[in-house]
Amino acid sequence: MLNRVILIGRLTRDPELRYTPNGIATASFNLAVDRPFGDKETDFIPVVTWRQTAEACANYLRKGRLCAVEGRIQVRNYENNEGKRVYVTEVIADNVRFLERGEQQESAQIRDEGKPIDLSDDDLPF
Amino acid sequence: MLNRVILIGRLTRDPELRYTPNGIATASFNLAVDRPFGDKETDFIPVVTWRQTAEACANYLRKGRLCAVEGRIQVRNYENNEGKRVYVTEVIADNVRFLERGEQQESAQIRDEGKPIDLSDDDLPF
Amino acid sequence: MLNRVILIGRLTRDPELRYTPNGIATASFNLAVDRPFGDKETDFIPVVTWRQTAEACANYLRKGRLCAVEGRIQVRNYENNEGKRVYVTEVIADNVRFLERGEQQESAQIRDEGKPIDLSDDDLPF
Amino acid sequence: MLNRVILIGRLTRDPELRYTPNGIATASFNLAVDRPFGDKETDFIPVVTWRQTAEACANYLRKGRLCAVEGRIQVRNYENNEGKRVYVTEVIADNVRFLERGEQQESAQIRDEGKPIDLSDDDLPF
DNA sequence: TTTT
DNA sequence: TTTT
Repeated sequence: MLNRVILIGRLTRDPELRYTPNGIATASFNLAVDRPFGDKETDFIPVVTWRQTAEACANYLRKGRLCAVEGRIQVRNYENNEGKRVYVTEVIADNVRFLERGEQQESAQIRDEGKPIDLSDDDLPF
Repeated sequence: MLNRVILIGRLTRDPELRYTPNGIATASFNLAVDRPFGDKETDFIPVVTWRQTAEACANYLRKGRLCAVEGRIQVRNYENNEGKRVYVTEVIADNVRFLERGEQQESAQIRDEGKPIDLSDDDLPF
Repeated sequence: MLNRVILIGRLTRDPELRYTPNGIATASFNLAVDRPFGDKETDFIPVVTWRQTAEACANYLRKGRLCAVEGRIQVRNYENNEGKRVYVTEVIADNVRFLERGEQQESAQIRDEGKPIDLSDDDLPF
Repeated sequence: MLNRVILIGRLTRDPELRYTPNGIATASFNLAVDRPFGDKETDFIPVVTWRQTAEACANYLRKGRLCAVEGRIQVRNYENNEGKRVYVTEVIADNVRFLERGEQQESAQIRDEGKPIDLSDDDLPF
């Protein structure tokens, strides 16, 4: 009924930009988010974005860069090649804010207002 | 640096209450959270609570009951018996609100203010 | 850059539904939100919704009903009739979930995806 | 029942640090938060912190600095010297993250785990 | 002016 | 393996 996530962290690598067969952009990256304690632990959280948000992430985010992500938790599952069901949890982000600029840019507006894409499995770029 | 999740959903089963060897309570359950679209999809999100929050969940929550959960995303990983690294994503909840009462209760105060527990692997009840 | 609020509380009165001169619906109500402590204090927080969300609130919410609200804090100000500047803080909600049903309904989908309305002062219904 | 706010914005001035008669630190500042649209509007949102969080804010935050704030909305009211009831809405922050460092510091841990302070009116520093 |  |  309600599913909201807000993260601030740093990218562990450059974002990966791909396109579905229908030409829809999607960008994926992992965020390193330090736990709020003195124990120096870090969670590495997979983030997925779509459309203009994806393209803006690919353009402006780089490994090590700090950003804020707003979205929802999504849990998908599939059968792997050994016939076992695998669960994948990702944050589907509809809003990403760049908190450090590279050379020139200041945080552009990138908010994904779009409806979810009904992808058949072959559409999926991963 | 910041990691905040808020969910509202229904329990898919009764919570499971366990205790670490040191006597610390922990309760686990899955929340069914409908996606915010007409596509009738649902995410099943694992939630873990500790201490009094765990005991209150075990006492007051049941399969099908609606609740709100506030916490953070945690990603842990371990090597399974085939030597493969498995990633487990859970919401560690520090605040749970019961949105439907059973017979008598009204939503008690259950907020986990505690510092994280430094468990060695053998302490873990799962 | 980022402004997100999530509230769960009860309406102190029935929502007030109004229309701008251009026919855009807006609903307002106050949420009573108990503080998360034993001190029995309550915050009364003004909530404003627009368009279909406004109409759904007017249809389904009533005084005393529990709901969840997702939105952003907005601070507007105006000069009162004594020439003093008055600040008004409201939560502009883009997502409202009905957590108790009245007679028949189950929580319909009501999410305001719309762009902000550029109202001149005379458009404002209050 | 649930009241959660997350903001990212810039300080409009240096924080103001004060102490209650009992020696409890409190820091106040306004955050400028741009609206998430092309309309170039900004909300100026008052933030209040307590204890170590207050002292860390006073030490590390300055006018113009970017930060993230996690807390809850509080609405208090008082009678002004003309006998009118005035409503004041503030975000009581329990977690502040410094997103830009000044000279030396990196974002220290500043989380207010404390119970609310039961202040009599004369304790209040404003 | 406030709700259960 | 999933809830209303």
